[in-house]
Amino acid sequence: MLLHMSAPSIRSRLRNELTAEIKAAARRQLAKEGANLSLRAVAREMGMVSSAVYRYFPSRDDLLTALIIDCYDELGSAVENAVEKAGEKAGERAGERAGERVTQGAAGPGRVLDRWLAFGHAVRDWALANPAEYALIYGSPVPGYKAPQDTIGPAARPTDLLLGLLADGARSGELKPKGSGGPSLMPATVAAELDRMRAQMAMEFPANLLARGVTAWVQLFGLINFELFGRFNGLIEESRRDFFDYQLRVMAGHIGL
Amino acid sequence: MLLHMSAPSIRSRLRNELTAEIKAAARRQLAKEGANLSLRAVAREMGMVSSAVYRYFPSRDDLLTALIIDCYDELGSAVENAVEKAGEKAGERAGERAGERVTQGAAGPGRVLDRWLAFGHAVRDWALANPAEYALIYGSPVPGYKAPQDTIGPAARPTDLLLGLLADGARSGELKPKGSGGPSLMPATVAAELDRMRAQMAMEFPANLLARGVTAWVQLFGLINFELFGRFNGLIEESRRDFFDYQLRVMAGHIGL
DNA sequence: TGTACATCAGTGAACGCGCGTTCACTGATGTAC
DNA sequence: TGTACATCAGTGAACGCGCGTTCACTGATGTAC
Repeated sequence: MLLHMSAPSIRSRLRNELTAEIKAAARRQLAKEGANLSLRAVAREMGMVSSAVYRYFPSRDDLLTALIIDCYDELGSAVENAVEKAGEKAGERAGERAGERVTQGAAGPGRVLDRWLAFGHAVRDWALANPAEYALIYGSPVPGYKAPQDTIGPAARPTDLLLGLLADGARSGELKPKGSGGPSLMPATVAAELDRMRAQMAMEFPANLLARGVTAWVQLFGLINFELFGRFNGLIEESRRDFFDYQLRVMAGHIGL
Repeated sequence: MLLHMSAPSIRSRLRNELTAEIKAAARRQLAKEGANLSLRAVAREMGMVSSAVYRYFPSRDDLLTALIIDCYDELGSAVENAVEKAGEKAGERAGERAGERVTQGAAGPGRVLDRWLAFGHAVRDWALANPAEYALIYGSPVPGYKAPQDTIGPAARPTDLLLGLLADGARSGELKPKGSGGPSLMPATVAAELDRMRAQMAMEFPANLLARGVTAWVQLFGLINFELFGRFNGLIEESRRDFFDYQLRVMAGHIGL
């Protein structure tokens, strides 16, 4: 038994560790030089000869792809954890009030507003802690590089989570449709496309609300882009976190949360 | 007389033309290779030897700076023209109705909503026509490059125009403060910073409204970023222009326009 | 108007550098008997 | 348990390339008298 499951060979353990170390060195390079990742610079930082890196990644682009996937996954996990925690806290509060405990995990009944705020701050916190990585995945596309299929799953994690969050809100009634008094502004073409997308995802709320979800999504990443890429320099300096939080709340109100 | 003002020498005329041609070639390179502009590639495309470019630009970074300034100015002009035209049209309509003509140019009395829409579409149209250039000025910062002072003036043109537009709206009453029934969400820190900024610009509307201006500004560029950098792929495909227009109108409603 | 000199644009070679990738090699780790 | 062979990680040299920038040069354009 123990023999079969026994410790992985020293070689394969080292391999995993070194693979991780190379990626870490590459990310440090990323911070210094932007997306123009240089294999040789990575090798240099590791104290290796450049050809040695080829034992771990078949080419520079594969290393870049691995980094991108890692970053998407890291951001995805950070956001999912933050949202889940916010949901639990809100769940506990609700439970205490009702005299019983409710635990339902990520899709649970926490106040949707709290989870939206947690979502936003988690993205921002990760981006501020990893600006080069954020630029890599949300900045301008890397010139010669074409993202392979493997990246699209991890890339979708935050978006999926956000959509799930809105669906929860719509189901629980926390997210109000905000009856548009006048005639809807939405052109038929847009409604058709959003409906198609909604059907594809088996979503439960109307196109109108989905569009507002997109608004919030765009706003969130737009805010982080502007903050990170220097558009707020000289405008908002000291109260950036407060400003971001404020904008998140305004957006929440805007989408009917 | 004519002698003093006479045609510029053939040499200086050629110099101007070639300077423009080099910049044009550089922008074509930009489209192919992203922000990693190569002087040698530019020279090659011009059929020149690489050292010849140094007669026109003292270094690669100076060429890049010239491009950035050109792009900001191009976008600025495009947006200003579009907004002015929208203002005139709206002014004419108003004039016809009132039986008289009103002409006041860019700061004129055109419906602010029309000018906001013109503003947004002008930015988007330019970005779609010049994606590499848009990425250069609004994408992730170029690794080694530090933008010099000369770029900040041109960079501010769209923002200034937008603020002017909002100020017009506030003055004319088209832009309603949207009385926030409950207590304001804005933290004191944010209000303080926005007030400081507003005072600096001699703006005439309250921090509350200025914050919404920022929201609209972020949303507009966030939408274009997402569209250009591929975030809408598979979500909104055929109705992108309509979607953008719809989002502009929703934003207008949101900020009280 | 014509000549002498100064200015300038473009050439071609060179410097020194970094890059991604290949390849034959050495020596250590793992595996089968 | 010990030996023979296979696998693998890392080395060092090399290939061929592109880069930004400098420099002495040639020949054309502009200017002063």
